Amino acid sequence: MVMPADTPRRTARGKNPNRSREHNRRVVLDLLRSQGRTGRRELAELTQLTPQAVTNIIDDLIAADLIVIAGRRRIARGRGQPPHEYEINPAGAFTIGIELAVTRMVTTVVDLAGELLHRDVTAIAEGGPATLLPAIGTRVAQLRADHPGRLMGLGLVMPGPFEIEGFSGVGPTTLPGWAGIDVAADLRDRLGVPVVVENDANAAAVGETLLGVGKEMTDFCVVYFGTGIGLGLISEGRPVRGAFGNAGEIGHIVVTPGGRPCPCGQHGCLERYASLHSLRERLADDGRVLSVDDLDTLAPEGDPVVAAWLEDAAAHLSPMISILENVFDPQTIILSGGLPPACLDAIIARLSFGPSVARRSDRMVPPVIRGQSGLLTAALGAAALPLHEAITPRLDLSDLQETTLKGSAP
Amino acid sequence: MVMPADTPRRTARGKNPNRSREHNRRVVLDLLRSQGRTGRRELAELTQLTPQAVTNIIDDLIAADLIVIAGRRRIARGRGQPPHEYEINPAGAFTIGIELAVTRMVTTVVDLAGELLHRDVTAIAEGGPATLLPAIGTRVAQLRADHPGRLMGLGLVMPGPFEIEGFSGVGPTTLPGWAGIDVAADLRDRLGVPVVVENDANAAAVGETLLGVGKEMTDFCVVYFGTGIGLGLISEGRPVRGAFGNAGEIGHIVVTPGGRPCPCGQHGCLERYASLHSLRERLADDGRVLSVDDLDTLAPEGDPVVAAWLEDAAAHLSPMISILENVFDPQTIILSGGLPPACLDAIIARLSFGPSVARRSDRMVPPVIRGQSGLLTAALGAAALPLHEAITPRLDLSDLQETTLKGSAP
DNA sequence: ATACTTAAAAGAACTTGCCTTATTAATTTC
DNA sequence: GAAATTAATAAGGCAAGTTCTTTTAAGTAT
Repeated sequence: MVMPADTPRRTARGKNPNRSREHNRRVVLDLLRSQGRTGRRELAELTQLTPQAVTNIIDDLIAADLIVIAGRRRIARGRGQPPHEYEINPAGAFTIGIELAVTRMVTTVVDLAGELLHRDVTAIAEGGPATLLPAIGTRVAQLRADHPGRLMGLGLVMPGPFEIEGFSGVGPTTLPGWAGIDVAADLRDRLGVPVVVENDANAAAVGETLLGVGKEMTDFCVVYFGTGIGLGLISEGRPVRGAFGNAGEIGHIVVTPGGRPCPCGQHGCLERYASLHSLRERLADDGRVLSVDDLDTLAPEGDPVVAAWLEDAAAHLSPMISILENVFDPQTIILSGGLPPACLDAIIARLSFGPSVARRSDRMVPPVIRGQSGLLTAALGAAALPLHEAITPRLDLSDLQETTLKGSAP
Repeated sequence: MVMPADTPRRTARGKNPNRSREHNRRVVLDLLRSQGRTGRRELAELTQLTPQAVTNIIDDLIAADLIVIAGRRRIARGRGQPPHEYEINPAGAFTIGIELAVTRMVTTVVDLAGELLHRDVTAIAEGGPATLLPAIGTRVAQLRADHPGRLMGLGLVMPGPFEIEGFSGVGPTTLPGWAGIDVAADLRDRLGVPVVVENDANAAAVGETLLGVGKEMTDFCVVYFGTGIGLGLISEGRPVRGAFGNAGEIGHIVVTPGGRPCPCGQHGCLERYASLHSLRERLADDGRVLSVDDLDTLAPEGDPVVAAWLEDAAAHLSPMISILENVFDPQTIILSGGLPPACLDAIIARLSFGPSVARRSDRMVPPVIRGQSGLLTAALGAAALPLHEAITPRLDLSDLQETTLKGSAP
């Protein structure tokens, strides 16, 4: 049975000396990023290149200001000359991350070491892409002028699901007026730097790989509390986006059959219990309104409505955690998002789940941990996106269908 | 918070001319496999290499007997000299796939085009690895003598979950006596060819990529009916194995809270409804015994017990399908395994599920389709494993075993 | 029929990246 | 202080893929 596919099959590109060069520099950068200061000899062993090749690569990266000499190893490990060690040069470049929500825009500027250089939150008036895209353009230009060094790229977080592939950035279908607009291409042309567009959960997951637990792990899940609830998936250090770029849309998975009705038509969707939206509903029942500013000061103890919501959210999140562990067998599951740390911790403390392949006795990492949290989470993840694109070794894929020059002659 | 990881972080290897060479040959082979007959010019476009480079690669692959000239393109596309086209040489090499179950061993021999050259099913007496590993060794040696050409490798399917990483092959924890034994290493040393050990679902998934729908798709799920029920996950053409190699253990995900009790301690596990084991239980209630030989003749219609089971299995599988669509956003979900085609079709026809990101109107592939089915499914998947290792372009990770295109001559 | 255009294949010289080998320098160990 | 060990450097070689040119083969137009 031959079946037409919805998306073109992507195949790997061939390598030539130039592309190998690029690849090798990525490999070394990635190692220095995840390992911290390292000597040439060790880099050569890890990359399985010769020390001489590593030397050349190091020279290049130093010339590009991406790494610096960290000094000589002090603690002697044996005989012989102690090696020079190298590390990422934080000041070598920076990235900008923007979270675009319905009512606000959170902007972050982050250096190569993941250090926050700048942050701001601005309210945005009702406005479609026609006004917002130029606004982002000028905002980035300002930030670029304010910060010395090289801008490596812009990461943009928008609410999914996206229309086509998440990767090279297409407009979301939930923000009105954005459908069908290639946001990444527009901004790339406007700014002349790489632009990556992602949903909040995937951005948070990439953020964790680069700036969080990623130094230790390559296979994990990120459950992200945005307005709804999302899932970011990292397998072998790279995000899993699915065939159409919308993997991780777990909000409408039924965790409690016959539970609360959901606008999607089902009953008992996860999003009805474990999301900021559901918390807002609870507070509204109580006659209260939760503003953005209140979010970071939300107290898990003391407020009975919040406490009840936490209990409820944890109860319905537990089966989801169980599903993720069984389906992915991750090193850990990270709870992250726009809630204050104490709230995420409270949810984690209230989780309960049955047996799974992850329930092994010898695991060293807790099954669920807290990741980046608070208002900046998504924007920090956004800033990590172009960094990830730039320095992570990858298998270059090229689209297959476009290139079949079977019958077209101009 | 720095967290010690359970598994070492795997990093990408650097590329040198030799490794680029290997990579490029894989890329070309992979294209010829998935595209069928193709000319040099087109290969150059797709791989983004120069025609000259492709020529050299083609010459190499022809010399290695892996591809042959398929002839000249007959149908003129325009002016100019018509290109020579090339295709995989089915007779160039073969692989052996073995499914090792508790009571039987299914063996397949498959050529490069995926054509079945030989099959047999043998009952195995009670025996641990000490007797079975040598038995497999001699069996493979016989098959090697019977078939001309080069043996590219051996794939072995065993019931998981595995103790550590699935990839380079470690013993399963469910077959008594196999825990802690590195089956792949043992057989590799015994036979001198690459050996890949996997669970049934992952093997079936790799089988689908190479011999099934893989020509069209790179992102899909395979739900596999073995004794229990398993999931194989293909993302960007490569299997997702999880941190400890046990991704896809969906049998004990609770699909019906408060449902049938399960030995695992939970209630309502998927495996209680949708598995051969549950069918056997149903038949046993009726005083019947289902033998292996009966399996391929199982009739969905006519037998009320089977019909009832199918209905029940589909009802409880539906929420699982929904979960997979939301979590992975796959091109399709393939139902596969040791059931006759008619049974799988019957289950698919009885599935029902609510909205999800996959419920888009413009999709061209049905959300759930039938894949390889019947007694040979797992063994065919097993045979696909070493082929996949050998010809799929990949991002080399540091601790991967070296698998070259060279294979070994008899 | 003949000449022109287009496209594929083949060959020679070039470029580029990593590898190999030899040499020098800086520590620790005995 | 000499031997052992490891790091850094420099020069020459190798093997990919690239570039450029020529040859071959088919269509198209006059």
